[in-house]
Amino acid sequence: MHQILRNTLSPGINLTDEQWAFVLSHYKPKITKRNEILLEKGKVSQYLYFVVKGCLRIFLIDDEGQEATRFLIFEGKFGTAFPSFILREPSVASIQSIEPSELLMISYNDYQMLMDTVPGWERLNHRGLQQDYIDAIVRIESLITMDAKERYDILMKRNPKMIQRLPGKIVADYLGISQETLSRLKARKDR
Amino acid sequence: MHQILRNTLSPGINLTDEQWAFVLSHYKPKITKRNEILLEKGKVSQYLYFVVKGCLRIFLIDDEGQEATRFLIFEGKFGTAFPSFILREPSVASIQSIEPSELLMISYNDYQMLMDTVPGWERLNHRGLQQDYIDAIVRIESLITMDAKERYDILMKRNPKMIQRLPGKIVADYLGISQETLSRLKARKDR
DNA sequence: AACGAAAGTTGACAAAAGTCAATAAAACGG
DNA sequence: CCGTTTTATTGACTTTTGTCAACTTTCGTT
Repeated sequence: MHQILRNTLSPGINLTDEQWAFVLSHYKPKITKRNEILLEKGKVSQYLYFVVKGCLRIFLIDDEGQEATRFLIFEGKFGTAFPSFILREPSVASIQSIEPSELLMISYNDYQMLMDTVPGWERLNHRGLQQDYIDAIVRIESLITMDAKERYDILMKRNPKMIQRLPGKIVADYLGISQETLSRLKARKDR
Repeated sequence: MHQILRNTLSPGINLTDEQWAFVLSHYKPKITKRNEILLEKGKVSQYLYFVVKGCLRIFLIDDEGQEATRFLIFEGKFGTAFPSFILREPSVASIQSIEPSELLMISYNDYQMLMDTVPGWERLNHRGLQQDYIDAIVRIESLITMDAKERYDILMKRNPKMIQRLPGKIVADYLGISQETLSRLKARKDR
């Protein structure tokens, strides 16, 4: 498992085998079951997760039980309830592993420690964050400029595996639409 | 002008006067007129701007002339067409100074150079980016979970100056709604 | 393999928001 | 300060999307 993480990160940083061993030793393996909750809302997010296999979902749930998916994290990506993890505040979002998954998790303290200790580690994380921020900007743009059908078409084009692999209700609340609307979008082939 | 930038950054970094002089020397002042375009879409964003006075708008414009505001940047904040600035690709967004403004601008090369040169500079920028990303996440959440009225109410509560200060059409396309809808939201005082 | 639960589909209707158009108000620039 | 241009408001109507409910299908679990 750690080898996959190393392969994912190594293009962005040059470390000795000793440094790699040190870094990787702080990522603890975790196996999850389908729909297992990793973080309940209201608690402070203590871990950043790397998905080796499976899929995580960062989601919101309101008083009426309505859910909305903030992010979906697939193989080879990192994720957590970011505002909570960084600001050390109770999370408004929960984290769930949608599928049985293999994860590597690092604690907040270790994460920060590596930044201060490992040369290039902060740069690597900074770069990753830049990409995450860019992805968020693109998502904001799709939400303010497109209707449901356009957003669905673009998701289908850019990330078809997400649609194939996940329950429609999750795709729907990731797109910010109802499950019924998504079902109708899929039905109509026209325009 | 540079003093304001120094005061804004100094809580996050400890530099000698010489280091400050070095950093600040790379921020060039720029005075803009109302509605002046700082970046046209299709060009690569070369500068990161710090707003000393006034307001910048990062916006999208489609083939039919429909505009959508990606971000608004007020006094004391940084902004640019971020994906273009970082990825060195043509920007899909344009940048405009909505009001006559006083800016400090730093080039991409100088920005990167400071990261490699000034101790603590990367950490400072990393922190700033974390907050920007968190703001983006909050905005995504408001877009996928709330209707127009709720988004308006929250903006009114958290950032009333934005509504007071800016033309309604810009507030509207920042919220992802039409100008007419915004006008009607303002009218109805109920629920 | 079969049962039960969860997810998906569809229809009917309601609510939200967009569009077009006319008018009123406000703001900019000389 | 005045005229021109932009912006805001309002009405009528359309389109999109949501909600509720019934029914079907799929999928997990034993």
